[in-house]
Amino acid sequence: MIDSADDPNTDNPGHGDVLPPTNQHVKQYAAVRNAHETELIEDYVELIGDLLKHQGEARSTDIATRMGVSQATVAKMMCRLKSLDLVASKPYRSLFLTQAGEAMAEESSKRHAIVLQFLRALGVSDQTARIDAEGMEHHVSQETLDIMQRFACQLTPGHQREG
Amino acid sequence: MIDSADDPNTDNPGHGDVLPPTNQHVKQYAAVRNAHETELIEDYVELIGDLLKHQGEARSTDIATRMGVSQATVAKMMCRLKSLDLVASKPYRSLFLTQAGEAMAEESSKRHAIVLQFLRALGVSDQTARIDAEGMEHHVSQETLDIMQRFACQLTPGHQREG
DNA sequence: CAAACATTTCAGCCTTGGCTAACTTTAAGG
DNA sequence: CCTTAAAGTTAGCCAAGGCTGAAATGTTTG
Ligand SMILES: [Mn+2]
Ligand SMILES: [Mn+2]
Ligand SMILES: [Mn+2]
Ligand SMILES: [Mn+2]
Repeated sequence: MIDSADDPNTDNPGHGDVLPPTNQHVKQYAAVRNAHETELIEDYVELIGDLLKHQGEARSTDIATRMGVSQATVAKMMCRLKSLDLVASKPYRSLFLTQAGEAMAEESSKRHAIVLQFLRALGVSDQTARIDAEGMEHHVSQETLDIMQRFACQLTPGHQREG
Repeated sequence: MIDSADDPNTDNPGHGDVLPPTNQHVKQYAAVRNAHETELIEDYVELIGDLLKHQGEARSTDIATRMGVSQATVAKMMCRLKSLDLVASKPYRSLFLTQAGEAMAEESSKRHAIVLQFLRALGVSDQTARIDAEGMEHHVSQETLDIMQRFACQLTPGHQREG
């Protein structure tokens, strides 16, 4: 155990300089693993919400097409989402969100929009911003999200709509 | 198939408004899946690099401790990293990076540092910035990274001035 | 030097999230 | 209606990334 025990937190630039204290480091990785557990679920639920909203219906074919995965993969995931009480459906019929599912869709969608708008406000191209936002959204804390929102609002004289 | 047909790319805010065109949407999810394939590898390799740099040695115990994961998990991952020719070691001895591993560690570390500095420059607290950066780093394109770096450079020298 | 302790490895086990292939059900067209 | 195409389901495969528990190896110390 050559493990520091000093407190390298006071003024250093952080990453290229010294290792963060072990317990902090552990928290970082744990947070990422944690996010990984929910992010696919959020993406599926968000997509179902979007399909319902914009096409009136969420069929698993459309989900498979948009996600770029097989229908079997979607079916399995829907099974999981049902068991989590986020999605409901009758066999061979289209999909609906439960109350909890709708709440998750709403929240995910808002967060996604903020991250996307932030990136665009930063000057990132639309195409890239969309790709980056799809991944980043799941790793942005509330604190950071608030800052992003303020930032995007300032630099975007366009529209805004948050509840 | 009520799909596509329209081209919602011209001026709309994007997410809360209409669905992105299918092929764009597919690309987003594909990019995320892609990132997921490499991100754990990058984190392990980066950590090994950091341990080598700051403690002279990378033992799998230390990796397990810092990652917050069992030694068996580390062992399996090291096996994989060896098969990818990123890590080398003799049985029961400590770990080293191959040339390719070092390159990956270097690059990952740089990118991680930029994202972290960017978040701090935005005004995110150190603790939160570290956590968010650990996840975000893997979903930041080169284009976005460049912008982040410029942004952080501009705002960093003066430290933060919050209101 | 041998015992005790720490570290590494190995052999299972589990869940997630992909896939294909075969089957069933539904929806559409003639 | 009946046929057929599309959509949904199911079974079984795989790799990744966690875990435990036990065996093997290194290291320290009495
Ligand atoms: Mn999303
Ligand atoms: Mn996403
Ligand atoms: Mn990193
Ligand atoms: Mn990371």
